[in-house]
Amino acid sequence: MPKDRAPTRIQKKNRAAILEAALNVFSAHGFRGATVDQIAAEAGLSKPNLLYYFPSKEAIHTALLSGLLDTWLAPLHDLDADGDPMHEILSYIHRKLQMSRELPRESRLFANELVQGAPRIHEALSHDLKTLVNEKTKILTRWMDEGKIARLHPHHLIFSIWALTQHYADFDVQVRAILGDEDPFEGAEPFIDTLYRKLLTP
Amino acid sequence: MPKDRAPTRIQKKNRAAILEAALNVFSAHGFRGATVDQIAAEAGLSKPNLLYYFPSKEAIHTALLSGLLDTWLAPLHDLDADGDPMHEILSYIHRKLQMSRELPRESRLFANELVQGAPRIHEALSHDLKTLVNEKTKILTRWMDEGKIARLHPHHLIFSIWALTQHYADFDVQVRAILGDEDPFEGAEPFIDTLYRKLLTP
DNA sequence: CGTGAGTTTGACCAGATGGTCAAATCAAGA
DNA sequence: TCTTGATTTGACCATCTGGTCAAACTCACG
Repeated sequence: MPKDRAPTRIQKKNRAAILEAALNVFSAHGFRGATVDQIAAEAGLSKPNLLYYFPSKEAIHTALLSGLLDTWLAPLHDLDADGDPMHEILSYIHRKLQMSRELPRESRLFANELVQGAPRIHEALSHDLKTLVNEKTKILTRWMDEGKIARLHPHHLIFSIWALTQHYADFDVQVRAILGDEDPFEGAEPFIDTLYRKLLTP
Repeated sequence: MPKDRAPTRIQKKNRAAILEAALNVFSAHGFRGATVDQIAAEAGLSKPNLLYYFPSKEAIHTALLSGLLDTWLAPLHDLDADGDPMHEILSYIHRKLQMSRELPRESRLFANELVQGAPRIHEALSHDLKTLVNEKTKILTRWMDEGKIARLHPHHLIFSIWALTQHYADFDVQVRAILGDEDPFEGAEPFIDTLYRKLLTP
């Protein structure tokens, strides 16, 4: 294991390559389905060399998840209490859908973990995420009280946004099997936009 | 392997026990994450005994998936072209949400498979499912043409229903981590109902 | 009962997999 | 260039896992 001094050029490069490879493999096969050999091969390293940078398969997975959690929650984090309600929510939705399009591996990484009961991130869920969501539902509730948007169950409003946007990344195969050549996001964007405009208009 | 005569009492019991156990294990850990030993233990059989009834782990998985596919698609199948549009769609949604509540393991079984690229059911997706969906989107389109429901992209309308309802089964841990003691379906039912009433009203 | 088909199991195997280690190689600063 | 720490690797190990097999046991039926 490299010492914890300032990381060398090589350390930076290899750690990044490993995490990139791990994202590919874990998101495609889940934690159990991924093998260290596979990740090493994809990172262009031998297995022992990979294990020189991370102590175990689990450590890679953990590093990956915790490193991506911020990115993943950034859009919700940026929901601005002082902005225009409808605009803020539609922007949030837009960014989430954008992320499904541009970062589908990240979405599937979390989906894999969640669908199997989140054995490795239960912590983050019931603390960090819960705190963030509760903070934002307060804002939503205020907007509803002020009559700026329709009154709805704020938690379920957020769940619906997650469900609708991440569906396109997580269940990509199914969506494409049905749509054929048509670009899923081409139709999804206006559909979801229309849906929330209608839903949120008081 | 048992002969293919009429199944004996014991064969019926054990096959059923195996499929039930397999549903538990596969839905909780995915195909790769499940072990034959685990399934056998949960079914109350020894591993060789289990493999006397099914030739391989893969065979159990396949039998399970194909056996459940009909159940899973029944609600959409029952969408009646001659019924009242709004009522038909809301009924479909209601049944899908009910299934998320009552058959979450089945939902997660499919979710596990889909999120990893559906390596074992690509066939069924791009044929059976596609055919069924296209048949039903025709009905939806007709209803839109007749002005009975709002004009929307029919495929994305169906995707949205899948996403919103299955989210509660597939990402159950996350939903519960955030809601705490509150029953997710208590709030989900009226939320989703309201959402589609607003969305579909022309 | 007795018998043959149906059922169950302990012992076993081969390959996969996560991880270790000592030795070899490389890189950068004195 | 020399030295020392960083990096890389081949060989290896223990465990897990899907699957096999012959032998033992059990059940239903004549």
